[in-house]
Amino acid sequence: MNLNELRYIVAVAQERNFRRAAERCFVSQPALSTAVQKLEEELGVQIFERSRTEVTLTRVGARLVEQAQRTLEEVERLRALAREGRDQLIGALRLGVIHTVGPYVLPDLIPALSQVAPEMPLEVEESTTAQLEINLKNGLVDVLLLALPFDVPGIEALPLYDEVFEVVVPARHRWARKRALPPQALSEERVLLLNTGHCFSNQVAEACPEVGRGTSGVSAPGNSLETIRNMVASGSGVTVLPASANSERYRSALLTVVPFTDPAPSRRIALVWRKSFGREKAVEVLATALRSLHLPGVTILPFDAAIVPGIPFTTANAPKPPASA
Amino acid sequence: MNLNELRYIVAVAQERNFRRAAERCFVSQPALSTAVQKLEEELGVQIFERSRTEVTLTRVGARLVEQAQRTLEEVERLRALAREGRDQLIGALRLGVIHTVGPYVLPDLIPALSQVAPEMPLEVEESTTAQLEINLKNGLVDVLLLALPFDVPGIEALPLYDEVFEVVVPARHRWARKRALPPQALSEERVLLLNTGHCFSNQVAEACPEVGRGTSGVSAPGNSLETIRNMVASGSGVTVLPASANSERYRSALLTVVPFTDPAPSRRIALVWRKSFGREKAVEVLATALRSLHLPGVTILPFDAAIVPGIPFTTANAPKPPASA
DNA sequence: ATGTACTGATAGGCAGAACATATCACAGCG
DNA sequence: CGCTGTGATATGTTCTGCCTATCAGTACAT
Repeated sequence: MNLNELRYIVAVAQERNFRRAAERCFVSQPALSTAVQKLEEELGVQIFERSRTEVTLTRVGARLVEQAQRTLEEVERLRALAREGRDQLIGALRLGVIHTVGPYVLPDLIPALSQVAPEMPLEVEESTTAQLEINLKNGLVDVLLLALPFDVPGIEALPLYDEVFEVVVPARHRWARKRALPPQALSEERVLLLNTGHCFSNQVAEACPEVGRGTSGVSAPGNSLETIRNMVASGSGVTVLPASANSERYRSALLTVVPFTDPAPSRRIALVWRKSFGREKAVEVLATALRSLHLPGVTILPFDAAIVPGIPFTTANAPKPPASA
Repeated sequence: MNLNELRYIVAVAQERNFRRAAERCFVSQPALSTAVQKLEEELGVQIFERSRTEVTLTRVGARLVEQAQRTLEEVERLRALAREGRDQLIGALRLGVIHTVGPYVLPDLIPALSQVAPEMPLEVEESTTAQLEINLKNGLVDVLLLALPFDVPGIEALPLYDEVFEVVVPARHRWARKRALPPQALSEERVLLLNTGHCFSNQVAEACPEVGRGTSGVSAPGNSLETIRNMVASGSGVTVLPASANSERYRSALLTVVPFTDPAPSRRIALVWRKSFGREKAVEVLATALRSLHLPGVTILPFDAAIVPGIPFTTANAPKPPASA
């Protein structure tokens, strides 16, 4: 049995004539005739009574044709479902994001995205890179927004932007009036950082080896940079934050932001998803929305930027987008 | 799209593994892989996410698989309907029968048939041969029980039995004590017959030309031989009836039945149906039931008896059933 | 590190299904 | 009697569906 055979018997039942039915099915009359015979044979039931003058439905035939119609309707419904699902910008997109990016990106991202893809709500999960990797692999989330490197097989990555690090000190701190600080300076102070489960802490420690090796690095509780910012404001030490964390939204009169001396340490933020994840269009729209957020201290990368951050970003070697878009 | 493809995606969705799904579908893994790809291509939608380690449903995929299952269920329901309809002894059989046969056959036929085919009730229509022919052609009835000849294209006929004619006279009639009468004798009497729309009347007239030509033949009102029997009982004349009309059931003290002299005139009763009518089994059961009714004055015919009555039946030339059944 | 086992995708070849064209057998009608 | 219209049949071609063999990549144990 196949769907064409069902279409054929429905057509014959409606037309009560093999030729016209064949025409309506866009096949030759013999093709239709033999197909109907084959179906009757397979079902072991005569569906039509054929006389030279007219074609009639048998009693069973009438019920079979009715059921065939129902079946074909279900097939049509399936087609309709596929048609609806064809638009990749319909349906929630589950985004995993690291703690040190989420709070500074999502408030602007979500309205921007709902503008360009109103039928694709974001479902956000905030966690550490390690946990996000697990959830991406087992399909609990679709796309990750995190800091490179992220070298995992079966994964596609699209670098979005580089973001410099900045020193944050209490407003009355002796460094508050400095124009810039070299990374080494941090060894002189108590530097509050998230625990080592957070990639950002490790990247700071890497950029400022004194903090990593010496005793100046202090692990703060929780998963939020905002906790640390408040601790700094209350005089518990200094810290290093990614530039996007120092937007107007999060600025405080109690704190002062001091940039690093050139070349400032930075991190490369990227979108990452399973190669097998089919909604490229959704990822593309998400990437475009992220690139156009106008975050402070951030340099948008061209589409072909390297996965590895490479030489820390400076204004001197800022990558240019290719001439041909 | 075809039904196998639907079966395949359901299997993959259940097994979450192409190999196992292929095994369950009794096809090779490549066959299943390409079929699923083909369907995804056709629908323009990704149904599964394939990674090396596992297969996951996309959101659309989940809905499509669900709908595919519904569709396959409808197909299964169609198969079930066919299975039910396969038994040709299920469902009413519409039988057309001539007026001069019905009353003498049906009272015994109906219970006999409901014995061997309880799920095949008879729907009986009693009429003249001409009207029955029309109704058989346009499908209002399925099978006819009538007297031969009945030569119509596209029609199958199965002769069942030969039935002699008998003379019926009032009990005190001068013929009542005769052992037998020659057909010619009828010209001496008023012979009551149905009008010429009834084949039986014509057959009597044919067998006894004197009745047909002369004035002895009298057309009685109505379509029932029983009306005529009563008229004979009340002395309006004599008549000729088929032997089955003179069973115990219809016998009367006011009447006497006198056989014709050998060779007695007779008629050949047959079942007749459209060649395209598919329920041969139903016809066969009906024929068998009719053959085993034990009607008086009736000789059962072998299966290969001629359509034309041929030489009037006598005990001398009685046909024998073939050795091999 | 490296070999083994497992995944799904791909390549090439073959058999059968599905189809088209041409023709037949038959009923109905003028 | 010839003409028209019906569904069935015959024959050849095209294409689909499937097979086996193989590849490419990941996971995992050694």
